[in-house]
Amino acid sequence: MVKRSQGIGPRHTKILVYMERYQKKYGYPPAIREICEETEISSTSVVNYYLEQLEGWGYIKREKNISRGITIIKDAFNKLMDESINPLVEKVETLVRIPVVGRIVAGLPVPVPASDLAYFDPESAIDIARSMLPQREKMDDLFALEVQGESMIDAMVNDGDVIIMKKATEARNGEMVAVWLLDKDETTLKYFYHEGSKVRLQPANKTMQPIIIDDPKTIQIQGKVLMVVRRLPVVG
Amino acid sequence: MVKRSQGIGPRHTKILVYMERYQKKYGYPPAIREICEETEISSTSVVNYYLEQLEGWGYIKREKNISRGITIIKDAFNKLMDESINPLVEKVETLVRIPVVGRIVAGLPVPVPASDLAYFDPESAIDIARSMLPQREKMDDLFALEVQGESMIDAMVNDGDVIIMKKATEARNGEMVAVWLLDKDETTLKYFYHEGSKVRLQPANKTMQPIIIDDPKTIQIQGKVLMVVRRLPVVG
DNA sequence: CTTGACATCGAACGCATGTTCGTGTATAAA
DNA sequence: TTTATACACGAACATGCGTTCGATGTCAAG
Repeated sequence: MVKRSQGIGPRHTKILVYMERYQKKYGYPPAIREICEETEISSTSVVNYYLEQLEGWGYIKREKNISRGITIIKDAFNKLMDESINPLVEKVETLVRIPVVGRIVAGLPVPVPASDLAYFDPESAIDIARSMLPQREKMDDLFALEVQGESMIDAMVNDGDVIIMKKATEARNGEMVAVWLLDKDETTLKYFYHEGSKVRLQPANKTMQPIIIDDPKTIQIQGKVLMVVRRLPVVG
Repeated sequence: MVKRSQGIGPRHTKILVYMERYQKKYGYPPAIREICEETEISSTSVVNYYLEQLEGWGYIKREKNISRGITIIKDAFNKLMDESINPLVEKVETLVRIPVVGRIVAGLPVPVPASDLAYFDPESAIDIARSMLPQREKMDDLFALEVQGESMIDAMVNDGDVIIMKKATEARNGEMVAVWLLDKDETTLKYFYHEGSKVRLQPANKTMQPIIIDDPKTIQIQGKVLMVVRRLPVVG
């Protein structure tokens, strides 16, 4: 039911290269409208759209509401350029390395990582193809958790599975979230639905009964679940 | 009758250093109001004032009407910093090197250099102490001419003198300008005065009669004279 | 065919930011 | 003392420029 994104396209690189050149020439970054002209895109919102993606991919950093507030992340930029001249190396940048920051247990709150920080412990990280993730996600907001115990079976999640999450404190209808139930002292994975002033938490397993929350204040959304990865042992 | 400028002061360097740090940190230059905060100047116009001077001195380059359109000229910046840590070297940057672009002759128009271009021919240039020049002059607009012939004696200018000029096509009362008299095919140096719809060109030598121009269209102002330098031979 | 996410557009909105101006003070030269 | 200029302030003003939103087109999965 979804159309998956193309990944980085010619317009992305064109914009990136232009910004790089501009920066080098003038000492400050171009304005969105200047990028428009150069890249022959007629609408500022489209350029903005691409910039958001580029920021999501980690190629640039932007400061909100600041004129020309663009910083080019050299590492990522260089890597991309390398790839473009050497297609053999290909697909390095199409992977996202997501840190596994802990375990998720029914009886404990979700260990959400601090807002920024470079928690880079290459040991505990998993690589996900960019194309597998929704677009425009800033990879800074992503983290992974290993599931401990059988308590999430009603979410179709097994012991040992890894779930990819995005930091969030609220959700929209139909999204799967990790919630902390204050009155039960329990973490659970459920589909989230607003139901008037109440909230319905629906198990993935449709044969099971939903939980109706009368007072939304008694739950805390810890994050949205973007993906669940289960690696099965192979013999041979 | 004038108060001479202090030259580069603590505020100039403070602003310069801040811009340098900011640029390095964020990848783009600060806005005027950010400089205000940092340097504890309460008015944007004051910062603008200093920036204009810094541009005049050649420390930075600015693009009109462009947010954060400041480029730091590294050479000048480094030189300044060197001086500040090594006062012995001192007074290097207090000099302006002005190109001598040609000769001024009564019978020919003034050879005004093209607007920008790096006409750097170190052979024919003269150094002038910054403090000798009016402030806020962009040194790009300055050039020098060597006087040829005795035809400017009524301007108290001798053969061999060098005059420092600023590019201009109009003037204000009391300024000395180099004008081209269309109907006489002649260049001359005179003090300039508006006289209603006419123009009065007054020789520096007050015993001489002024020239009254009925139709201002018959003259072309080639530049303002900022200084006249006469180097006399020394024996010994 | 319908659905929903991607991709694009154009126009409007509003804050960010450079520019201008009137005014005032201090200082050095005349 | 007077004068011309550097230096300084703050308030408007004008525009640069990022952001938002509704509309439309396209394409792949159901």
